[in-house]
Amino acid sequence: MSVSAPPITRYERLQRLARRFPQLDATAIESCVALLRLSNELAGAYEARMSRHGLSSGRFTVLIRLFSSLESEGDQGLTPAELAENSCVSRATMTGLLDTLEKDGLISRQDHPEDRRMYTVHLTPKAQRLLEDLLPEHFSRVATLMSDLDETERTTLRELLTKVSGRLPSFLEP
Amino acid sequence: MSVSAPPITRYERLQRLARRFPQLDATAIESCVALLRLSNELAGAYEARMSRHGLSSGRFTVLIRLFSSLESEGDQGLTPAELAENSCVSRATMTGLLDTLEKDGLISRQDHPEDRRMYTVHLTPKAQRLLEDLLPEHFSRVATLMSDLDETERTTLRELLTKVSGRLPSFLEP
DNA sequence: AGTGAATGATTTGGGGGCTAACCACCGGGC
DNA sequence: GCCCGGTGGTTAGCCCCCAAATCATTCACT
Repeated sequence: MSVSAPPITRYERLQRLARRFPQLDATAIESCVALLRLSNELAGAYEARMSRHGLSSGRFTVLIRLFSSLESEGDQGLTPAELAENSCVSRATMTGLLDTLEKDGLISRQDHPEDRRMYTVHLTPKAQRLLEDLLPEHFSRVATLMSDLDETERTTLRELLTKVSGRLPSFLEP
Repeated sequence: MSVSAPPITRYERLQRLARRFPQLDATAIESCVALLRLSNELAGAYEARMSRHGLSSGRFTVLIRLFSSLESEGDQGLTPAELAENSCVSRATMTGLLDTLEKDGLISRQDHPEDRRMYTVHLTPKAQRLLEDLLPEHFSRVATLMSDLDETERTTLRELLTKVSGRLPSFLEP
């Protein structure tokens, strides 16, 4: 009478694949998968938190960039292109983010004084109040998220991520 | 005559924000941002590579999971729920992925022998040929991506990611 | 058996992101 | 002065993903 086979772990499957594909580097794949998984979850968590305040991760990124610029450099505003660059999204996406932020009364667009192709983006008082409410708890949560890593480990993490990042171009090569 | 002010770095803006928000943990935020950035870029790079073969990152994940299962465990197939779990997407999303994979002739759906609510998903010969073509180069690329990290560093990276992952629930708490 | 809770897949509706194509404007070279 | 490549923002169309609601089936309990 047959007994059900023991379950095979992900790593065992990888090992078997490696026999057929000599290019397969098991620890490289494991690390890459771990990275993609965590970031997927982390991005989802951000999205979930922000949705409680009527924001999305992308919209929040824009607001906080404007807020920190306002605090440090005064109300000069930023251009959509600068915001897109800073938020790691395309300019087209930034247009959409700014549209909904403006519709919600959180930012305003003002003519750029020197270049009529552009405009500058500014936080409204409503957005400033929202952020003052939001940020203390948000900063606490991020601090908690990283609280199991001491300063050395945080530095190590950033260094390792930078090393991977440096190889991205070759990953994308023709 | 006024001279343009020197540009302020991201880290300087963070430091100034920290004065107003004592909860702000600058190195925690820096590490979190680094993680989100790299993963965003990495996910985009995956998507870009896969699109050259008419796949997306999500569809590829499904195919390779089926492929490694086929190699290790024979052609038993997997259920949509198993695939969703394994690919870290919702079951609704999996339905859509499988629809397009089936339309492209890469997978087939077969009645589940024991439970008529489910079915099993199987790779077609066409998909197997595609993967045999694709995987050597793909595995090489992933190996290159991680080639600046030695084995110790890879282990460290996974450990650090695991630590962060363990704190995700508290990040999401009410 | 019979009923209700649980499980699995799908449909629907919506948001976010991207690329490619577009128009408006700037600025340098002739 | 005028043209023309470069730059900035927007639009249109597409894909991916999700949550919530829906439908079918199974399972446990009486």
